[in-house]
Amino acid sequence: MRIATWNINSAKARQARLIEWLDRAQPDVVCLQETKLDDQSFAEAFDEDLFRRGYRYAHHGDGRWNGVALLSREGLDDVERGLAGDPGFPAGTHEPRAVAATCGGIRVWSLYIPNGRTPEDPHYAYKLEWLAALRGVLAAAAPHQPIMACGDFNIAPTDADVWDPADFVGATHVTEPERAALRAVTETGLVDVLRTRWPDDVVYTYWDYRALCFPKNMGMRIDLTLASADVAKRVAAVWVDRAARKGTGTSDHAPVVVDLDTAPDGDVGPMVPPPSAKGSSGGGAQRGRAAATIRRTSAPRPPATPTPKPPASTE
DNA sequence: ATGTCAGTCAGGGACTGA
Repeated sequence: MRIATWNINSAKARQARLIEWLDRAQPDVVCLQETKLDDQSFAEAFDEDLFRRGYRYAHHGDGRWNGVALLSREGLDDVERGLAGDPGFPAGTHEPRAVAATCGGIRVWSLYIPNGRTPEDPHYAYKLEWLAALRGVLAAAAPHQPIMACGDFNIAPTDADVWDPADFVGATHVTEPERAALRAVTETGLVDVLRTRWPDDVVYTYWDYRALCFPKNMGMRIDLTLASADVAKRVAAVWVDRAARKGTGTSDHAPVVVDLDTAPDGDVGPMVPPPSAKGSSGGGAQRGRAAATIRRTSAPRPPATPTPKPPASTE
């Protein structure tokens, strides 16, 4: 199963690109953020294109800002809109920043964490409270089912996730309270599967529109794919689809894509190496391939036939 | 250079948010 997350910065402005991307990338489940549409407008724009491609969807939006969606061709059950315990901004209101559903046996969340604006802004406190509420929701869900919590977290987990840490001193997205709030979320038992898979690679998911940030690769990794341990074990590949950020008329974010092997019947041990890693002792050659994969201009395709078992390692 | 976008309301350009 292929699951992706993408902040598309307006589903309406990105309509043609989104459909083209679905046809190219062939995701089974998609978490979208910043659709900037109400539910009715999303339906009018996307019903036909999505249903024809076999996707069902759940959209949660109220118009001008925010808006999240889940698309799935692997089932879409027990849809839940909004975040329990959402602190509200202002208090008492509820922005559409979360939608969840069960897809292919996994409880999937599409999340758009508040931006925070600046550490002094009331929006920053709202961001931290929102993350605390998210932690509560995921902690309550975690013991019961496989989980993937994906979306635009508006937090770079470490300094390795920003192009120049010095440039971000005093700015939101990198402060210790935000990172601590994110750790509290992952400590419910979730794994940042991209960083686990590529611990030493430079990987970004967002580049500001301004100042040639994308061509210069001045980016941040703020779009995360968090998986419970049982799902993390099934991860066969993870990459950022940088091709979707190229050219004009793009979002300022690129999709993050995760391929999962078929759900195992029992204990599967460590992550399965990619099929072409045979003969490798695991580390160097695989990592070299990995860097190339992340930087390539088109997404790697899934094998047309079921993944062959790699030969038994001699080491 | 806060250097670019997208949405809205407006009314052909301002603002807000990111």
